[in-house]
Amino acid sequence: MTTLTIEEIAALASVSRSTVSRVLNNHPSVRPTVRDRVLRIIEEHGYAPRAAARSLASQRTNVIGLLIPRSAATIFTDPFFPQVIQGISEACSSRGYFLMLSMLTADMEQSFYHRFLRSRHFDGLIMLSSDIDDPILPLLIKDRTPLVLVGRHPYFQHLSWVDVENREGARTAVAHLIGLGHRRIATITGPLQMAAGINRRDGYKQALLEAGIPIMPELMIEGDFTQEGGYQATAKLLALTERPTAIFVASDTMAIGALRAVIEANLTVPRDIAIVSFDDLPIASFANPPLTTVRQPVYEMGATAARLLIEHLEHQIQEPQQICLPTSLIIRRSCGSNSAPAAGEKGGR
Amino acid sequence: MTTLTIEEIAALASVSRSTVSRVLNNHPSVRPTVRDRVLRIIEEHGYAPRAAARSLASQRTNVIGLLIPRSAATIFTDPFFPQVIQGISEACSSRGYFLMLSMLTADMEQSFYHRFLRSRHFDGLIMLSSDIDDPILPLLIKDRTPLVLVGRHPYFQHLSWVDVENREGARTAVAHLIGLGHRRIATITGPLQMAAGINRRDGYKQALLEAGIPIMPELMIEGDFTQEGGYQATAKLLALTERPTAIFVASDTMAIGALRAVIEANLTVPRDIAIVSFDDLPIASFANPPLTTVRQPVYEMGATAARLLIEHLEHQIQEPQQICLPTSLIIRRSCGSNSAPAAGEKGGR
DNA sequence: GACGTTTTTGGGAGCGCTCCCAAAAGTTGG
DNA sequence: CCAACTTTTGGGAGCGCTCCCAAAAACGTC
Repeated sequence: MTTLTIEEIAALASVSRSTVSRVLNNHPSVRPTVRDRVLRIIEEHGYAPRAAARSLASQRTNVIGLLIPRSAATIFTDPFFPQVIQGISEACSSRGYFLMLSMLTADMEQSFYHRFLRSRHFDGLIMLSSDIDDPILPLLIKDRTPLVLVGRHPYFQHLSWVDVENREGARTAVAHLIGLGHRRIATITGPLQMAAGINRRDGYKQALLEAGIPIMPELMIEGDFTQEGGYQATAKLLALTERPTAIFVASDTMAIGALRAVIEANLTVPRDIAIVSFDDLPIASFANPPLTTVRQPVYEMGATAARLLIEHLEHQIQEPQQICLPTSLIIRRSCGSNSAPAAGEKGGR
Repeated sequence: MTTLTIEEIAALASVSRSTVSRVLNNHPSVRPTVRDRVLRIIEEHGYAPRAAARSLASQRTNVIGLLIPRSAATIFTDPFFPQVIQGISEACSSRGYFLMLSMLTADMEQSFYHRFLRSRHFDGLIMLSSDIDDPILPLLIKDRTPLVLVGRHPYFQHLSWVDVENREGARTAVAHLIGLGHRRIATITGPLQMAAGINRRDGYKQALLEAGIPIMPELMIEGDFTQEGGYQATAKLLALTERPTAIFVASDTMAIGALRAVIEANLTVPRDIAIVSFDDLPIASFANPPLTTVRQPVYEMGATAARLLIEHLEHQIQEPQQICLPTSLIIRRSCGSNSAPAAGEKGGR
């Protein structure tokens, strides 16, 4: 099927190129009868303007770039990512934007930077939370690329980002453990070069401080958001002479690893070790026992980031926005709480 | 930072626009000294040609579209998808192509089809395995969009695809169970409107037939590739008056659900029920007990699909190609095999 | 050193749109 | 019915490249 050009559509509708262009761009000054006629011809012929021609003339692409930093590549199979991407994707589609995906890998970071960013393939960029010191971020800022981060950044103040209440969520989770009588509570943190890792750890510390419980460095182990990491860290905690009675694990995926380590040590969750984690991925309600976990609205984070960026691109907002979405503690059986429902409920989207 | 145009780079290098273009496109007829001078200027100024201008003039975009059909949206959080995407993404990057992601959703299928496909945003399309009867596929074929499927399609013969030996892998897995003495073997299939679902089920049937074991319809339950689905199906199987001694589950994710159902029935894997599944996702080696599973090279499937498509676009190959990657049975503890290693090994990438 | 070849270079045209400005067509009121 | 507006339409210019063709430069040979 040969693709028509705007001129051919114009000829078929007996109007000028400009009028067809106005119809395509919803310009008001076209007579309704003419508009309908043009639309009918467009419809009949399945015409769609060429993206390249449009972009060249209008200096806009209607494409949003999604940058997945190198540090995320190893944990990319975590269901967190598909969920964010789904949120971003649907928010883009519904506003008429396309999504270009770019995963950074170490060996092509340089050339990528030029080819992807300078070639103006997209109007704005969403970057998934990365290492705090990721070198790409200062470059993006220097280039004044319209940018929204998923996950806040501690140093750059004038950026837009969408994040969840990592600290407060973690604090609530740990406070819940304290409320259940636990005093010797460990934590397996996320990578501490990521903001989410730091903030969830800080929430843990805050809950302990508020309860007057001293913070023991040997009870804080840095994990890496993988099952394997959660397994290893838990094994270390269980090997302590005085082992903890509860662990706050900074992600569900690590908590799955933690569960396995506890089982292999012939201990029981929650009787011997209570576990509370973070994310509420689909797997959380399905673990054995089902995980008490801090639900974060992952899909919404993605959708909100896309919305922010598009509003910024379309000048509906000017100033950088910071949006922090709330978390909620989903109580299931892994924490040993009385109020846990008998069966693991199905987690939200 | 103001972006320069090719004319400005040309002026700075004291050559013509055409010469700079030749340098950018690796045309051989440029004197080495001139080429170096131009490259230096390009480097110094961080110049990259505008994608839109280039595409308009050359009729090529250097973009590959990745189409995720509607039927995949619900199982998109399965780690299978990130892994395929990673394979596709890296294969594209390394060949200088960008990746545009499009997830179909029911409510915008129509408008999407026009906007995304006709606007020539990409040179070719990779489509993840979908329902056999997905209505988008005939449209793509009619439009002669360069296309590679991840997962074969039973009806369209002249398509390129990359798939794994689903049938043979399943046959091997079930044959292994038979070799362990099992005779009453059930299967939880994938959705039977997907080729992978059908082929894995056929492999199951073939193994039974080859061993002279009759096929019992009540032992074949259709699942949906989710944990929940695996759980439900397993619960049904366990409720049979004469319950199976082994189950071949068509995906690791469903097998996790199956494990839980078995545990909740106070039975043990593999003593009471042996389980063999398919995928070898990272979680398989981490389940309890670790899953015996058919490893499929997911990352390679993505990478191969991207490679095929690009070779086709660059006319290195003309005819449709069908590539079938091998699977291998990874024996762990869930099947009760003697040859199972004591600890679950870590799965491949 | 002039001539014929081959290699390298420059410039025009054109890709298919948008956007601006001016012209044409409508509309209103005296 | 015409002037004075307002709304609608058409066409030129230009977005920043690629590609083709012809001109210029470089190279060889006698």
